[in-house]
Amino acid sequence: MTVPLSRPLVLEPNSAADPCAHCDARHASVCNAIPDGDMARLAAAAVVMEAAPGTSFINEGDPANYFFNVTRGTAKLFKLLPDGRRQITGFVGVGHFLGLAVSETYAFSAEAIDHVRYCRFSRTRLRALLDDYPLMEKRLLEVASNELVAAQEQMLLLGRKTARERLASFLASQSRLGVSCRHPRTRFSLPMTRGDIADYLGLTIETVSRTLTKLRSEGLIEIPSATEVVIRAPGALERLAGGAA
Amino acid sequence: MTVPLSRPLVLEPNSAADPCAHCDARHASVCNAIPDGDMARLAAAAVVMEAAPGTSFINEGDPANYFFNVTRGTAKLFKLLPDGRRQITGFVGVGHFLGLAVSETYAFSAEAIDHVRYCRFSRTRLRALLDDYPLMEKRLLEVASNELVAAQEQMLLLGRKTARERLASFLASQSRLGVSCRHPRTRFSLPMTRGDIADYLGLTIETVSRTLTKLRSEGLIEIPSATEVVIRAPGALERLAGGAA
DNA sequence: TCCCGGCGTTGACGCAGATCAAGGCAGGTG
DNA sequence: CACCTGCCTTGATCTGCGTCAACGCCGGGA
Repeated sequence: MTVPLSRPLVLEPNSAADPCAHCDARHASVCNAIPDGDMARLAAAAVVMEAAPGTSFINEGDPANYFFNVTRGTAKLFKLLPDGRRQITGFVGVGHFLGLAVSETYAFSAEAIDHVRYCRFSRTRLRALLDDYPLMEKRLLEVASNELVAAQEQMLLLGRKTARERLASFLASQSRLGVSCRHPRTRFSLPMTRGDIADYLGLTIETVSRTLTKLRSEGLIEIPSATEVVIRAPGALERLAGGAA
Repeated sequence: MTVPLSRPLVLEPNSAADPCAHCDARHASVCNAIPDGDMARLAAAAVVMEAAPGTSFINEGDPANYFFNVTRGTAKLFKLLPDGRRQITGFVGVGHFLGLAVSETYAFSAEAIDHVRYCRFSRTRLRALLDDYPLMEKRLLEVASNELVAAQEQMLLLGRKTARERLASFLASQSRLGVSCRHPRTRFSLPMTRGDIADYLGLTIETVSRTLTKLRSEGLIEIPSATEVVIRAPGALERLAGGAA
């Protein structure tokens, strides 16, 4: 769920001065499909909102009245089974769109991991916006297509990879986050907890912890702190991860 | 990956006489976004093709030059790991679109299960088509959004459900196929093998077989033949399946 | 300062589902 | 007809990961 296009699309008006969370470039905040002069119209349709860490701002099953664009921070998307088992379907960062689905209700919940800022559009206004800016619709189709590819990759991971391979895939993909700006990083921090990682990879907390420890003891990675990772053997990790991941 | 919209969108020209594979209604073959008079143009961009059972017509990694619309039969989409482990990411039937991704190469393979007919568009022509018919682009966005929702549901299944729950979810969703026309069916046939089901649900053939046998011995289903299923206790099955599935 | 609660790590043990193995059945072929 | 091959089923055994449990660390609050 985290294949960014060439450049994060941030719909929030007047945020041109904010540095991108994933790299230190300063992206234009203007949707490249919307002429600068029309930003006022966009601003009228959007409400900038914030969510504190641990707060959810989309609840599975609620009426899907809004459409979101994350402009800062990281959130987790997840689905729950009646007995509480949780599957995190993705971590979404700056530029990500949420709530595309045609359905009447949201198919997943979204919860802020760190401090999240997002831009909220009413769906009816979004519809009008899309009618006026077909380029934006085209862009959304690209985004959705990319997410679909990422989702299939994740299915391969969940259905067929071992715990070891899952962690390797996860670390490899985290190291590639925000790569529109840079090469894969060898050192990065994980904003999410071990529990989140477990629920994302279809494992338990204990298995995640154990497997990370094992990868460390084998010299593939270093773990300076619980939220920090250094990739010591990118090639080996990539090979372990299997396909693209 | 199999949430059909209200009505399968079949782009194949001149196929109005073919009954839908999922129900006995005869759908118009004309994309509802394209005026009837323009069908000639559509026909010029499309090539109708066939794939015999077991034949693959998309190969992961190949240059993504075409875009497909399935007009008859059922195909399986899958990804492979280097050592041959396979994850089927979806079964696609009449009306499904394939190859949306923006990437240069296909992210998955597609293989015909029964006799498949599909309509092939060159991507460059598709792009021109979409420019002329924004309604069609809108429709594709809806389709992609729906598939995304289905993909998230499948991640929940692969990451968090037991074998029993996976089979129940699978049977429940199969019973809902083509439901645009009818209520969930209590009896239907499975065009795919046990191996395909296993690779779709992230299990082994043996577990699929055993679990189906168990569900049968418990009176939840009947299995008149290997390719035929009767749901005897839809409510219980749905409950077992967990969420929406 | 101490206490406390959340998070992470590690160990011992158990189990769901994988693996290995054998045999049945149906359809295709000579 | 006999034979073969692919698919399915069933049984016995194995194992990767889940479960249960204990403990260490760290940050916040009084």
